[in-house]
Amino acid sequence: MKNINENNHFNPAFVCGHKDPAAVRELLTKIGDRWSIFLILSLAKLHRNRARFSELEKSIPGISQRMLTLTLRNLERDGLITRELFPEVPPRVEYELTNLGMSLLRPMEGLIDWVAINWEEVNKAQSRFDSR
Amino acid sequence: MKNINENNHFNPAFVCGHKDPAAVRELLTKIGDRWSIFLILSLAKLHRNRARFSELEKSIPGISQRMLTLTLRNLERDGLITRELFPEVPPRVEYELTNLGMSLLRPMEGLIDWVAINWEEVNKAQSRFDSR
DNA sequence: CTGAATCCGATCCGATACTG
DNA sequence: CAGTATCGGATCGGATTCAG
Repeated sequence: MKNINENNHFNPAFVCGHKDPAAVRELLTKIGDRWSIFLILSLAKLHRNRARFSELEKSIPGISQRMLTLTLRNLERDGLITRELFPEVPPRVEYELTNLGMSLLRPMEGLIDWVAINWEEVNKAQSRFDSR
Repeated sequence: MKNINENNHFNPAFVCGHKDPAAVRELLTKIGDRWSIFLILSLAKLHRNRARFSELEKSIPGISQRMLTLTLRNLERDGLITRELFPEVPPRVEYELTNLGMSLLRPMEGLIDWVAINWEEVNKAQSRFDSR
């Protein structure tokens, strides 16, 4: 049932064969929020898919402490990252991508490629639309 | 430069090699909103990737007239769909996926597959997290 | 039939202050 | 260092009404 490599991804009937677009939208709403994508990609590119709170804060310009905390909490709740507290002084907390979180990198890669290829056309479409 | 089929999607260095996560997040914000995904998938599964306003309204339970209009407008602005007005009485308007919009089906398929495989694990992670 | 305009509650998120 | 608590502006989206 793995339809990969069958070259029928452009066949609407193939896409519509899937149920539960609501779950897809829910996922997109999750990782489509203001900061989740940056957190996941930042964790992916840091050492061992692992980083502490302050590292993430520095690697994501513009994120507020509040949103960093909240976004990390949500990703942890979804099982995409883990949180490990080291009871030292000052405290140290390390976040790490789970296997589930890492498995999301592959489909995200598909979107990243699409953006790399098509983003300019999207922008041109916007310009055409706006100049009317 | 097409890194498909190289099996390195799980290598963080591969993912981080891409620039502009902001554009990716912007895309996710677009199609991650409340209704865009339903519209794209609905158009994809209807005849010839084409449907009129009222058809879409019926095929997407719960959407308000306002949000249907606004979402269609945004997708049109991004060049993902076209709008064609037939000046009859009563007026008829048909929307259709563009080639650009259809090209988005392929990466979306990746996310749909991911959800199909992993959504249950996400839900279980949420349950574990919430029961604490 | 396909919108546009307005109102309004809900949610998001940045700023700020405070804590173990 | 890594949070929590609170406030307020901005945005989202549903309901309703009106229009070509």
